[in-house]
Amino acid sequence: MNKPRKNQNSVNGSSHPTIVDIARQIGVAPMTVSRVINESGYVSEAMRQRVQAAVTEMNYRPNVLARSLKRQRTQVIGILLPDIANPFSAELVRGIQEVLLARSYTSFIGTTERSTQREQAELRALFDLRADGIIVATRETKKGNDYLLKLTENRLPMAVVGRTLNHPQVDRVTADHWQGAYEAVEHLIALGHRRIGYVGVQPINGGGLRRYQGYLDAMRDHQLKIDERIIVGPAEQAGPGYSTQDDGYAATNRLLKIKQRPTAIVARNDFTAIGAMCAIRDAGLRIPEDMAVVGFDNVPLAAYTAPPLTTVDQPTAEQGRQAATLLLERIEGDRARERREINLACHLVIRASTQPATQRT
Amino acid sequence: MNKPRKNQNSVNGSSHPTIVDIARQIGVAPMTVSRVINESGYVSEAMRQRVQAAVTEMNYRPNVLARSLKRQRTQVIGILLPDIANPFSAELVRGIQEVLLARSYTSFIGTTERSTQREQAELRALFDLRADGIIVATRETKKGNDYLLKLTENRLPMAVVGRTLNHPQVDRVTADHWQGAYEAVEHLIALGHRRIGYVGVQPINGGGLRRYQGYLDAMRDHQLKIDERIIVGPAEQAGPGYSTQDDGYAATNRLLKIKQRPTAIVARNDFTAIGAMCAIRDAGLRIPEDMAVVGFDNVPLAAYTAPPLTTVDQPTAEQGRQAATLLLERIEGDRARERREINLACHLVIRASTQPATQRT
DNA sequence: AGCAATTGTGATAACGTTATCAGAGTCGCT
DNA sequence: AGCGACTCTGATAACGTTATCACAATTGCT
Repeated sequence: MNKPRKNQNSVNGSSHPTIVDIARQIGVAPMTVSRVINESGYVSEAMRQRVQAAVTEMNYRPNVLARSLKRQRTQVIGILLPDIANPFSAELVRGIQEVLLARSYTSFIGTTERSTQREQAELRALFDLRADGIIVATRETKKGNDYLLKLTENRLPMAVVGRTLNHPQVDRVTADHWQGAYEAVEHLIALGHRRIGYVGVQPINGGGLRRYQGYLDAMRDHQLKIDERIIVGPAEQAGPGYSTQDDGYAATNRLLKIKQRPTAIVARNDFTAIGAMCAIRDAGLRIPEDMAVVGFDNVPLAAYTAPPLTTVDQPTAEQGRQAATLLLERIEGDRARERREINLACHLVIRASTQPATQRT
Repeated sequence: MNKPRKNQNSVNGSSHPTIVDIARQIGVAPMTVSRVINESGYVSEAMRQRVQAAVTEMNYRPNVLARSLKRQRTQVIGILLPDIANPFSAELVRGIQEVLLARSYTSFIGTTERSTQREQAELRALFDLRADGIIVATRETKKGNDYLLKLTENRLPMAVVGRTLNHPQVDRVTADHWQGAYEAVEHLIALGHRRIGYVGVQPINGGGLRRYQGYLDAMRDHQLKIDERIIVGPAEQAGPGYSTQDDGYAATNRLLKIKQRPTAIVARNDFTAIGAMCAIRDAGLRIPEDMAVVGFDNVPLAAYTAPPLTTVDQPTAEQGRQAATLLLERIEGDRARERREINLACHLVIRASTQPATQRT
């Protein structure tokens, strides 16, 4: 009480008082302050209160840099996303953070923006930060995979969402896009459609896209002809097929020029579907009478399109929760445990873009 | 060369070799390695190459925790957003990161999810991390403002985007929503509309919303009656007026029940507008013949709605760039400099939702 | 040749925290 | 009374890095 009245900008001049400042203030060892802050070890109740008071008065906040350095873990999980703009990313993050928050982890988000270079930079940043683990939801690329595997070899715990990464210690969470697309096609078939197109993929390199496989398999299983002329994707030079309204619009315009055009289309995702619907309307056709449309993802907007969009709902937040849970399990438990894979069911949401056809074959 | 063949998981057993490991490997002092890594001070070319080789071979990456701790700055800028789901956030982040990347800063994103509690938690996290500065783009709340001011008092450099914060050291970047809305209303008036509604705000508490003020002022300046019955917002109990398709849909449904309904509406933002359009169609009315609609923000989707949406474009990425530039200027220069404010112009994008009326007064 | 300036390298301490050990005091039990 | 167990507090060292000082070797200049 002889050095009175010091505000939070105390001893060390910086605006961040340290544990040492607190300790000096009340005349104890820094270690004692540390124990109070972390509620670890023995501290008498009287001391605890004295320290607490000083902590609040001086507005002390632990320096996570120093703490993480000493503890050799950061309590940080990196999240790598293709981009930030879409509802899928947002929902996924929500699910992940729900779990992390409860277990007092923090998350850092990095985005790829379609560039493998960006992806590596972001991963490197997370690695340099000594993130305790990462959740990866980017599109697969050769380079990207190589780099991820390298990080895994460096013992960085990892989980992937909605994609693959072939490594025995990388957990994996997905939704069953194959099944969702399969059901969507069966729904169209039940409505009487026979000639069903696919918008958002190039027939050549759609192999990795499970929702596209689901479309193909459903068509085959029902003895329907797969006509590559009504499977349209982004223009060749568009790079790594990244799907937006624009792609859907352009591709569908090409599709509509074909003589025997389909009576229904399945779109790679809802935004592609929205672009497609716009193209269909611009061509003077009605939805669903002249052409039915099915999307994929059930973004919030899908209920408000004109007409409201039939689409496949995938449990996005749940994928996030599961991925986070698996990852934390690995981080805090057996880091070498064999990978787990979780595949969640999708379900079809039927709206007005696929009403039963009135005058159809 | 007597302890041969060590892979990257070297001396200290962890998968992260340190500067000391490198130094030992080639028999020099850690300081020399540090100098090579940071390209600071004098190092002979021969030494530089020797160190570089070891760094690559052992896959060394500097520990940013230790580095930041020592340097007393993290090169991290925190970004606080209301949420991650919307295109505005995405564009803003893109603009910010463009600047940060070029100046070798990293950014961490925190989201509020409409909760002041979450907001404080995220801010605290950024503060604890010793972020060098933060950019805040959340909605204003009393509690939120108080906390932000407290952080500013603790000398955390700050810039706000699309909102206010009254402090002489907080820079501010906005787009002129007032002017954008004003132009939108004048556009409708020029098309012959006299009775123009507003969707997405409650007349009572719209005071803080500049785009709403622009609507009111434009109406007044053109001697048009402001009728509070055709100004509809989210239901009272909806909490902090957060606008989505759902709100727009519900509010517009209420609006459509009014006898003398407006011939045009201005929506608080594009998503509200999309909800509104859906409600209008559901009521069996045509857009724009029976009711014209103007949105705000020009989200990518606005070009693909049915009909394509007339809306006010705001330079979002540019706001991000400007905010980041101002903030870095403050961080690296005079931290006490008087605040700067930048107000960027908006412009109207005319599409089909407001075509010149055919049979109107 | 002589001396200052430049170049190259190393030793030391510190950033803020916490794991670990050590020691003193208290309590409970025989 | 004696002894082990528990409770409380402190001293020390370390996490991985870099700022600073120190010193030797080289260079340039008169």
